[in-house]
This record gives sequence, C-alpha cells and structure tokens, in this order.
Amino acid sequence: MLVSTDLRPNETRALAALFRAGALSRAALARDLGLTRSTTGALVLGLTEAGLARERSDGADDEQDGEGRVGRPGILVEIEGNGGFFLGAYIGVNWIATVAVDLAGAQRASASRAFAGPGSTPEAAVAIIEELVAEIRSQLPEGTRPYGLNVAVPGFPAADGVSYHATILGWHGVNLAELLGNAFGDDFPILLENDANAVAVAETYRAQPGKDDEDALVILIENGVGGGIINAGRLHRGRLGGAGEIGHLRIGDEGFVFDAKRPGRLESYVGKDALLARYLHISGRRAGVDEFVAALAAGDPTAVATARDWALWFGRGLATLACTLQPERIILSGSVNAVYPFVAEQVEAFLSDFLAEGYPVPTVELSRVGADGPALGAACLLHQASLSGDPKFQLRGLAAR
Amino acid sequence: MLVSTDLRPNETRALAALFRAGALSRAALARDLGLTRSTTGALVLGLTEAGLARERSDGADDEQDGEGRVGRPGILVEIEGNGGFFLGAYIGVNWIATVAVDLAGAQRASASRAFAGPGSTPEAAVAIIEELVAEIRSQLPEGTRPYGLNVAVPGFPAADGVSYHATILGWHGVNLAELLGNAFGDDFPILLENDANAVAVAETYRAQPGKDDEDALVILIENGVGGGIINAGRLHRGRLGGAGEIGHLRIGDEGFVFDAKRPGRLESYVGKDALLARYLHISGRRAGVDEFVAALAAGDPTAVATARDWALWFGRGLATLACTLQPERIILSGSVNAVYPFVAEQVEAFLSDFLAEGYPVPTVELSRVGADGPALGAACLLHQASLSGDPKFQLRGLAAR
DNA sequence: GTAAATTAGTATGCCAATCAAACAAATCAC
DNA sequence: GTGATTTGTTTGATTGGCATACTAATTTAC
Repeated sequence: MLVSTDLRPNETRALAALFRAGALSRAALARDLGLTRSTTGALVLGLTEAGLARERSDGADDEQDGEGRVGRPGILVEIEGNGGFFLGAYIGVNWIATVAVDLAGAQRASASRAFAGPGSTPEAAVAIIEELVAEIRSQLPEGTRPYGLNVAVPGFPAADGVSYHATILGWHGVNLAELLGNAFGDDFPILLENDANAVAVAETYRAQPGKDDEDALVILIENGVGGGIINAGRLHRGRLGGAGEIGHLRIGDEGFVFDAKRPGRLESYVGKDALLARYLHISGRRAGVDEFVAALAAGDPTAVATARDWALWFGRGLATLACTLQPERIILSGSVNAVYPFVAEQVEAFLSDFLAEGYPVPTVELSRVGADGPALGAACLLHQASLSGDPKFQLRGLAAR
Repeated sequence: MLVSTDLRPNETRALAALFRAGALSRAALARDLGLTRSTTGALVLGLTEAGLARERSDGADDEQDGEGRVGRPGILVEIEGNGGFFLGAYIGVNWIATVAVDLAGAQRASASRAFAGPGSTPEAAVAIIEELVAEIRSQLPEGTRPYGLNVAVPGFPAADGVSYHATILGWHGVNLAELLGNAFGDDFPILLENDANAVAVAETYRAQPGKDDEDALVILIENGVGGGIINAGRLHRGRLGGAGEIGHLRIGDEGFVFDAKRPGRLESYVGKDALLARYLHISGRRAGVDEFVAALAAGDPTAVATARDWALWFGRGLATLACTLQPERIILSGSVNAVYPFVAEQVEAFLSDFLAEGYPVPTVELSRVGADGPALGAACLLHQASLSGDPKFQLRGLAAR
C-alpha cells in the first residue's frame, strides 16, 4: 500500500543539495552531504521511489563539466518537479494573482483576475483567492496536495503581529490569516508576506544555479518606493517584515512633491508621482510615464533635464543604500523602469563615485520577473522553507509500506 | 583510552538548545529536539561524559518556572563551560585585545596591550596577538585547545575578498589571514571580521536568555560613524562584510564638517568631530567630548543648542535606518554616548514622529559591553558558528573508546 | 494522610540509517 | 590493449533512535 510519509532529515538535505546544484551524481551528492556513497545510493533510491527525484535522461551530463575527468561518469540525479507544489498569491491594487511552483522550483500554473482593491473588502479578496487556487490546483497533476499557501499583501502586520494594515487597499486591522484560514480550513499552512519582500525573493531566488547566498536589494518604484532586502540568500524581514521600506529614507530637505509631515524622503524624489511632478514643473506639461518616456526618447530637453534631476536623487539614494547594506546587485522593478535605461550611466557613475575606494560597486539591473513577481516570490518562500527543513512545511513522499 | 571525537549532529543540536534556553531538563530537551526521552537521556549521558554538559547543582531549579507544575521535577542540564573555548581578538587604533569565551558563552579570559596602530606594521600587530593569545591560553584549564580565533579589524577585505584595507591603521592590501596563519599554523581555524560587525554581535548575542532571533542595529560613533546589523540573531554582512557602514548615509546637503567629495553624510553631522565642530561654530569654544558634556550638564546655552542640532540630525538618521531595517533595538556605542542622555527624549520623539503609524518604534539603548566589545563579539561569532553545526568549527568532546 | 494523577528519568529490545569494505562497471591515460 | 580512476552497488556490522515498558518524585484530590 502506498502511504504518504514525512521525509527524514537526510532526504530533505539531499533535495536541498540537488536544488542548489541543479543535478548531481550520487557520488557528488555523497560528498556534498558528508555521507558514504552506499548510504547516498539508498537515499536516492528512496527519493526516486517516493517520486521526489529522478535520474536525468535528457541531454546527458552536459552541465556538469564531466568532459575531461577521469573515471566512470556518474548518472545525474535531479529533483522530480511533480514531487510537490507550493502556492503563492498576490492581492494587488488592480488584480489578484496566484501561482504554483513545483518541487524543482519551476512555475507550473498561474491564474489571475481583476480586482478593484481600494473599495473591496478583504472577504472579497479571499473569495477570489479561493477560486483562483481551485483553478490552479486543477492545472496540477491529479491528487497533489500543496505544501502551503503564501499570500503577498501590500501592507504589514500591526504591532500585535497579527492584524494587517494595507493602507493602499484601505484595509486597517484586518485579520487576514483568520479569513484565509476559514476559507482553506486545515488543508495546508497559510502564510502572509509583504509584497515587496516577495518580489525581492522572486527576483533573487535561484537566479543563478548553484548560487544561494546572494546579497541583493530589490527596489519597487511606483508612486511609493518600497523594497526588499536579501542577505546571504535569505529575506531580511526586520521585526514585522517591514525592512526594506526605503521610501522613507530621508535624503534631502524637500522633495519634488512636498510632504509636510515627512519631507525629503526618497519617494518624494524618485517615485512616479515625483518624477511626473518634476516634469510638470520644468516643462509645464502634465504627462504619464509613457508620454514622459516618449519625450525622453525624442530628446525633449525638458524631459532630459527632468531625468537628470531624477537620476541625481536616485543615485544619492542608491549610494546610501549600497553603503548601508552592501548588496551585490540592486534590482529595479516597477513602471518607472522604463525611464531607467536613459539615465543608467549617470546613476551608476554617481553610485561608484560616491562609494569609497575598494568598496564593491553593486550592479544595477532591471527586473526579470513580471507581474507574477509577488505571487511567485511568496511561493518561492514556501519552497525555501520546505527545503531548509522547516518542520511546518515538512516535505512528504509516497512510500510502499 | 580517552580520545577526542567529533560530535554527532544531535549532540551539537542539543548543546545549541541548552545554550538558547540556559538550562533544560532532559524531558524539555527531548521536546525541543523532537526526540524521545530515552534517546535524549543517552544523548545527555554522552555529553556529560564528554565533558560538554553537566547537571545543574546550584540554586535548584529556580529559573525554570517549575513551581506549581504537577509531576516529578526534572533535573536541569546545562552546558559545561570548560567544554571548549573560542578566541577573539581586536586590532584597535590604540590597543590590541584578546578574549576567550567558553562553551557556555561566558567570557573567561582577557588580555590587552597598548598598540600604536597607525605607523605600526601588520606583522607587529600579529606578533602582539600571538603573545596575548599565549597569555589567555595559559589562563584556561590545562590542555584545552581552542576551536578558533576570530580577529576583529577596523577595515574590510578588498574586492578580492582576501587582502585587507584598514585605512584608519594605514594598512592597504594586507593579507592578514596569511600573516595570522603563519603565526598560528594549523592550530585552529582563523577568521577575520570587521570590528563594527563584531561589536554588533557582542551587544546582541544572547542578550536575553532564550532569545536568539533579535533584529538590532548597533551604531558606533567616534569621528566616523559605523555600525553592524543583526537580522534574526545573525550578522548581516553584505558582500564583503561592509553592511552597516551607515556613516555614508546621505541625510542632508552639507554637514557640520564639510566634505567636498561626499557632502551631507550622517557622520559629518553626528560624528564626534562634527559635534565638536558645531559646538565651536556656535560657542566659539574648542572643546573635547568631556568638556562639551560638562558644559551641557552645566546648562551652557550654546552647548544645549549644539546638542539640539545634533539630536535633530541624529534623529533623522535613526528614523531613516529604522524604516530601512526595522530593528527592534538600536544600540549606541562609542565616546559620544556620554552626550546621548541629554538628548534622548528629543531623538526618540523625532524617531517616533517620523515613523508611519503602526510602525514599530525601536528602543534606543546605550552599549552594555565595554572596550572588550570587538574581541568579545569576534569570539561570540565562533561560538555561534560552532553551535550552529558549521563543520569548520565542529565541536569535539572526550570519549572513552 | 493516603491514593490517584502527572511528569521525569532509565532500561530493554527492535528497527533502520549509516558505515566500511569489497566488488563490478565505465571511462581516461598511456 | 592495460592500468588508473571514479561511480554505483552489494554485503555484513554497527549504532542511533524509537516504542514500550518500568521506577521515581512530585502535585492534586479526597
């Protein structure tokens, strides 16, 4: 009879090692885990029987630099994606999205729906998530049960750590965990995560095979400026998940848009509103981002001047953050990304000028993940928790008993 | 025959659990580790025989809220401090210090010596460390071999990750790891750590029993302003250990002391030089920190005005950092601490004003560890690595074979 | 005061995870 | 080809951990 069984510690460790490396021979895995080849052979046998790993058939052993090495070549073992699924969701201002990530870390299903965030109730959002989760679950192989659902929200828990504030949605003191718990019962564990944090994970989680200790800063620029911090491959949350709220970074005295209570903040210089307000101020033209970018591309001097001002403050902010956090990469996301290519040189020159000699200059890159970012990152966080051996997200496999 | 043997994974996990909790009964330890009581009993027997744990005799079971609980009371087991030692050193501008921390996390030995940092060679510093290490080793029980030496340095590795820059000592491109390796051979592993990072660890490592997931920001204020970031109880290093270099945070346009290349930085407003320069500007008096504090205590209006200006910019900087990192505690260290009590209210009012509603306000505290901070923190980092199961710092015990 | 309930610690037998050692298989170097 | 090297598997032995008892020490109920 086939039953679902919890994985033993070394099985989880083996999967984590396979995930890190992409694929490994049994012998290489044994070295990685500090076990003997015989033990590892048995381990891999157990994992394949449980449907969590498989021998790689395709393309032979191309990725491993096996060519030129003496001795019998190994058979690469990799994670079987269908071994498990992790759900992520995003409650945005305009839409709600859900995705499923498989055990191999690949996105396997997604579904989304328009949602008029401000003005809608949390209950309405949860109802939509419930429907979308049913939809993506139907896209997954028969009989699979996800390991959890992580919901990215544009807000933060209050000081009590439970009730959520999502100002941008007009929600205050909402117990989202309870609402979601009511909807999904005890099917699987449910988590909540700030959306900017989730995007940061989506942008960096396993961005390069074999590299899982990245230091990165992901910056989201819309009207507000938010961000997420990745330290050694792990999300830096801070006390309530609010670390990375760099919009309030005070870099000057006023700002392009003035805020009496908190003047001089980063977002009042580099946010979307701020950029367009500056353009209005210089050119007298009221434009959207697309129009502004078109003017910039056409060489309109007022647009160029606006972009230069913007780049100056943006560079200031990045330099400050680079000193404080010393990331390897800074990744930009949001609609203002369309402007960045026009000022990349200026910003990066400012950045490296500002940093002390010998200080590593981070690269500045544009987002790779698209609109699915928050939901994808939320799912990746579950994937990470499962492979790190967190007992709450303990992996399971099918075993003959 | 007694031989030294590596600990098995569960033995290390048990020690880590004992360290977190201070002391646990075998039954409580079993629950913590997810093992049965019988297994845990055997585990504890092994640890006590290996000289790494012991039953607590003193003061009975006071700390555990054992009173009023039904059932047979447990016998508390705690770490035997003599089970192992971790060495930390600090190369300062004026002195070199070394300390030893035992397996229970207690400081057990220290020795220091004056050192004219700028002008001295790295070789001279290493020679002094060698002597001081011999000195503190002689203070430890016979025959103990430390698990490692971690040296806190006022500098950072270059982009190559190896050669060190310590501008304040006048050292550039020094391969400290090699020099230390030559001095100590393969006696034990040797690490290097930035001094501000080490202080951050010293201030937070096991500050409260049972709490090991603190989010804190430690700020060092001398002429320069540096710092270290603790995220969930772990040091946030950034790419080369330079995270927390908040002195370059740009919070204004100029500064109390002007720096043409990087104007408006935090340290040009709140560093010791900046504070005293401001005082000179307002009062016309050239003073040291002690004199300034005396004037402040005496109610000298120019000193009060200076402190108010200082508090304003300091509050700005703290608010910015609190948003970015969301720490639970901000801990201040350095000679300027003497000024802080006079402006604590202003700074903290500014801080909570600036933070958004619902945002947790960090507490601001003054340093608890003294001059030994950097060396102590360096040693604590080794302690942490050992108990976290890092194979490089694998704990060992004596066992009959 | 005594009995019942509860929890801690230990002893015993069993299972299974791991190892060490040996062997067969597949490749490279010559 | 032959030898060297590395992989994967088999075998038997070891041991780490569990379930299940059992005894010990304390609180609660009566």
